[in-house]
Amino acid sequence: MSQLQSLRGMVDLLPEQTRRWQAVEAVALEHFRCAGLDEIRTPLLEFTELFARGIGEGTDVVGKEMYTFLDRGERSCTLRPEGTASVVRAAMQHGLLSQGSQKLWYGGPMFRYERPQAGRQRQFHQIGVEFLGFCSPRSDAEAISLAWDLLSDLGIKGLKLEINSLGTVEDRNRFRAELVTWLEEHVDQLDADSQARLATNPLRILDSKDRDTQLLLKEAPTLMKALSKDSVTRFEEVLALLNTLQIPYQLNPRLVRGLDYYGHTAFEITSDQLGAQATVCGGGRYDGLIQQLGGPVTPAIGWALGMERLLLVISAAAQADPDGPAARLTAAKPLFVYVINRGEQAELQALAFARQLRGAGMAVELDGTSASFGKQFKRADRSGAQWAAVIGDEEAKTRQVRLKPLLGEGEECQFNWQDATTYLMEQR
RNA sequence: GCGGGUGUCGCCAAGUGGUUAAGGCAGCGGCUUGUGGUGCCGCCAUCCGGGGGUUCGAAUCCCCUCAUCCGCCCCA
Repeated sequence: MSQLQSLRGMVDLLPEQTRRWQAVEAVALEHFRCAGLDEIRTPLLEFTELFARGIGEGTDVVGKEMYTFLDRGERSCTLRPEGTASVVRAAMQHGLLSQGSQKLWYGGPMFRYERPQAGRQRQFHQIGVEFLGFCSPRSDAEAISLAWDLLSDLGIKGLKLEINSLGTVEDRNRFRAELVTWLEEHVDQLDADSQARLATNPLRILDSKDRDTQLLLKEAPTLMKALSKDSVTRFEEVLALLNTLQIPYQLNPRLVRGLDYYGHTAFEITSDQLGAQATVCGGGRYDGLIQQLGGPVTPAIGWALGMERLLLVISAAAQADPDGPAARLTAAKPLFVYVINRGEQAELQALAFARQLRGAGMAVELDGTSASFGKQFKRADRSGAQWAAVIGDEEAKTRQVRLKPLLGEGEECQFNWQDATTYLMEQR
């Protein structure tokens, strides 16, 4: 079609969808409020260098997925592909880190230049949290439980929390050397992708989906065995806390995650309702990132949750359980009064009357046509409103209004405006 | 970047070489010129994603292209 349309992977959210989004966002906001988080909003556009240095040059995100361009001043700019780097940059730039530790949340669009598929778009939306300046295993468990409880509260079932420890930088360097040595002895048995990755990002080979490679990797050295004693102890403390909180998890030694800044705890929450892109929420600890970006040594942990995927899961949950909490989030827009009006004076009055009802907090639709009463009633009925308020020439003469319940059998009654407003407020 | 599927009205959808491209939903108008939810009637694609070709003749066959969906890679 030659009609103007949105760019590939850029998706419009129509009213039916935005209602759900608002409901989900409201639940998330409430969880963040109760957990004492503050919101931070950062620009969508940053210097490319921020992501290159923060996320890692060797990652897929930086290597092939960024929306990067030169601005009019020849500076390389990039539409943010994720939130953490920007949040850390903003915290550093404004001295937040020297005001003590920070618990922040953010939300908004992210951009990754990829082929769209189920659960993946080029512009997508995340909400995420970042705990800056927290090092204890307790903060890991707190962050994870925040995500877990939020998802549970939304009525989503069948979620799986997978968790792993990537240890310290030293642990990983030691392990990487060990792994590369071992893999080089078996290069010929690796799939093509993994062979290429041997030079660029060997840890990611552990995550390969190739069946033969996976079989081979069963014999490979494991990260867990390469972890230092302290790292293991720390990880065990996190797991013990999850046990205490009764949050079920599954150890996944292959979970490496694609962003360089993660260390120690790394986790993902997945759903079986999503097809190939099953991760709803992913995160982990990034104790080295802030220093790497030129800030003070600051331990931190965070996660990000994909809104589009979350909404997909919620829709599935709503279908499975039409009376459950997920279904309530998808409810239709609640309209209370539909104002039917016809005639010159009546139409003027109707606008003022609708305004009065709206001022009292009611959701009011005003029929904007001068169609027959029959037509307007038909529309009122379809609007889903509970009440019809009728103002025609007869009512206009005495500044009155007739109220008729649209559901059930109730009688139609005539009131002056003030009594009508009071009456409707009592009916809510 | 690489596989595979799909593209007929706002939405769903029949039609698979032959004069006017079914039907349903939604929308609009009417029966009912001050009262809805049911019913009935009417209107609503000179056109089948776009371009080229084959043919007396194509939405239906071929080629190219675009879009979209699903998958790979990777991630939210």
